[in-house]
Amino acid sequence: MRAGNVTLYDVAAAAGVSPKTVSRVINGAAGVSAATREQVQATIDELNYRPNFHARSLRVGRDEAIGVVLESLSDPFFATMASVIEEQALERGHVVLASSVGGDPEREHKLVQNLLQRQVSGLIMVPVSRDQSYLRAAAGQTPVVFVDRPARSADGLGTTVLGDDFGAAAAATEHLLHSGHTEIALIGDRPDVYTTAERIRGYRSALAESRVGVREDLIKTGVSSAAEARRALDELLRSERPPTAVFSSNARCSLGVVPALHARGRPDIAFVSFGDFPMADSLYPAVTVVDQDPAAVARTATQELFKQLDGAPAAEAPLSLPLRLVARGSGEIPLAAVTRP
Amino acid sequence: MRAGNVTLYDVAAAAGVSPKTVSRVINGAAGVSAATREQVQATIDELNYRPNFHARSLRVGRDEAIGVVLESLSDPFFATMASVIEEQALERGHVVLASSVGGDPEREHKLVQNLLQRQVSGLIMVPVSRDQSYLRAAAGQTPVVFVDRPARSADGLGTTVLGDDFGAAAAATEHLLHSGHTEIALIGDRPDVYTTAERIRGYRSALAESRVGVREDLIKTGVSSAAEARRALDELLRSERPPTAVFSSNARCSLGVVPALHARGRPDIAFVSFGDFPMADSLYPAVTVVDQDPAAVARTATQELFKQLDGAPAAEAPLSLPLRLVARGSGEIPLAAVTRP
DNA sequence: AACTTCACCGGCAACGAAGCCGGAGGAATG
DNA sequence: CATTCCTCCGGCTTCGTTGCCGGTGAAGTT
Repeated sequence: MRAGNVTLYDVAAAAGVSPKTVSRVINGAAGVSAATREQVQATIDELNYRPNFHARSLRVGRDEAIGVVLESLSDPFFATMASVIEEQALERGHVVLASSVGGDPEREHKLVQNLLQRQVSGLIMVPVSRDQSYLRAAAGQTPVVFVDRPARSADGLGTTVLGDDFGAAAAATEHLLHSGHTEIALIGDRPDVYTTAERIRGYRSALAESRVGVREDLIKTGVSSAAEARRALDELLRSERPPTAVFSSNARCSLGVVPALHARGRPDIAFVSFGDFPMADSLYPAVTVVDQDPAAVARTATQELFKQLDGAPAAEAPLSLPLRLVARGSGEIPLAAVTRP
Repeated sequence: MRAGNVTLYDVAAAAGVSPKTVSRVINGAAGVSAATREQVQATIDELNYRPNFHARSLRVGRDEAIGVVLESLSDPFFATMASVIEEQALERGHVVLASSVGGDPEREHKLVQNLLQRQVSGLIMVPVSRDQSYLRAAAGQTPVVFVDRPARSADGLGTTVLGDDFGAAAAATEHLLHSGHTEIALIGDRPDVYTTAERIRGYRSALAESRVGVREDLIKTGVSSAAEARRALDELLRSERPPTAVFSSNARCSLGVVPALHARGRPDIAFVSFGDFPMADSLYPAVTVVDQDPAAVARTATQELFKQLDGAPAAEAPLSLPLRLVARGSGEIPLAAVTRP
């Protein structure tokens, strides 16, 4: 009854069979008669034997778990992605070992390296650091799926699943332009983040298309938390030529912009958020968003990983999922409704 | 340059030393001259050697990672807990392997068992199933900290860190009573969940204290998603004697109740949410909540775990953290303001 | 009767790393 | 000069499991 250091060998001794037979039983392998299988199973239960995963993985050369490394769990986008991946993986019998990098690029390397050293069966990750070439060492060993953004310096190392950031950002900006706005501010993350860069590109492209100049002073980047977003918005509103519409390039920023708009008593300013978030449809006005559909991204990512686990090669071109604009009110406020202070 | 199957033995051969010396170098152990250490390190870098964690853990009998099993990442309470735990653990050099049970009690056993079989250094978990006695097998081997609710049939198996659910629920209910409400509905999870039970108990206690009878038809339990919460609220509003105030026993439910109140055009109904959520202060009316302070819970939990890792015994009594009520508006709507249909 | 076939089972070695001990060599000590 | 001591290092063994092979006995085949 002492601790869990019961080994396969102990079970074998107690059951009067060889360790190999016990191994066969716990792995459901053939070559064991029903009688002995039952008998061995009984002593396993009796001794409360649990196989040592490290020993197994060492021998087999694979950990059956799959690794997941996301950016941040405080972003609803990644949080639901994590849930969906876990759900899907478990259905197939894989346990998920997840971690998040929390905005620290060094942590990505560390965490991924750690999972790789555990020889996980597969890896789903959001590439946040500026270089994933370190994955080259694991090439061919471990299937990898990149989500949300492509990896850098890691061609052919895995499949990529992402949303159409450029297109959707352009559509969102056009949406605001259609309501008459021309002074459209953008609040977003660091521009060296792929998704942010693409969304800014879409924003600029839409403005250029409709012959509205880009006002650089209306672009606030490097905003990585709700608190900073709040400050950025305050700054914009206090400027000489404040914007009449705001485009937030991610949900985390929106979580700061919306409260700030409310606190400032400016529900009249048009607003579109890239990325949905809880309560967005219960606010006043309800928030118009680009729905990134994290569940869909997660589903295709896991399915893509499973394909690779089943021997299929990694898709060479990134899988780009279409995003749709969900008009709820805040993005449809006409220019005329904006009260100039 | 072929894959990552470079072993310690390969490094030893290339560096012209024994495997043992290489082992000493990668573990920073004493007994190696600066010269050879440097030389070994050089060939490690050259061969791009990475130790095999399974082999190491098998030999050492411990995985330096710490395991975390939470209920659901879609609940902001658990999501921020996960973030904080990870942050803290990494500071101390531990990688976190996280999973969530997603409301399935069987998954808890499976996931925890899995982490235990990996011989993680420590475990932080939300006990969701009705029995954690299976942890007895790991007793003394792996320090465990239970968060959010106590374990069952697992006395002395670990420390428990939780919030004062009973007291805070009673306070929230009293808060509504003070505004004149007597028909206060409760929407919550399954009552066999400890926290839910405690909160219902607090609710009942407050009603009894102030001599307001408990109307059983106003208590909707077994509500485990936002969608179900929405339905539950609809049902309440359609009843003959609808409530004038609603108390949601967790954030997940609130995420359904609030949109439903808005959709029904009933911002006049008083509302208090157990558990804060993003945007709660930007809604109209802003939502009065019981702040569970997940970050504080997570911090004390990890610190408690670290204490145990450093040899301290598990605290016998649960650590109960005080919770505070954050009045924002929705909970202070007076009875008089409610428009009877 | 001699042979193949098959289901069932056991022995041995190996996965990759660390623990334990022992040994060589130089410096310090008597 | 002999002895002790300490530093640096290597060999053998072990962790718990599975892969590879080989063996045994009963049943079926010619």
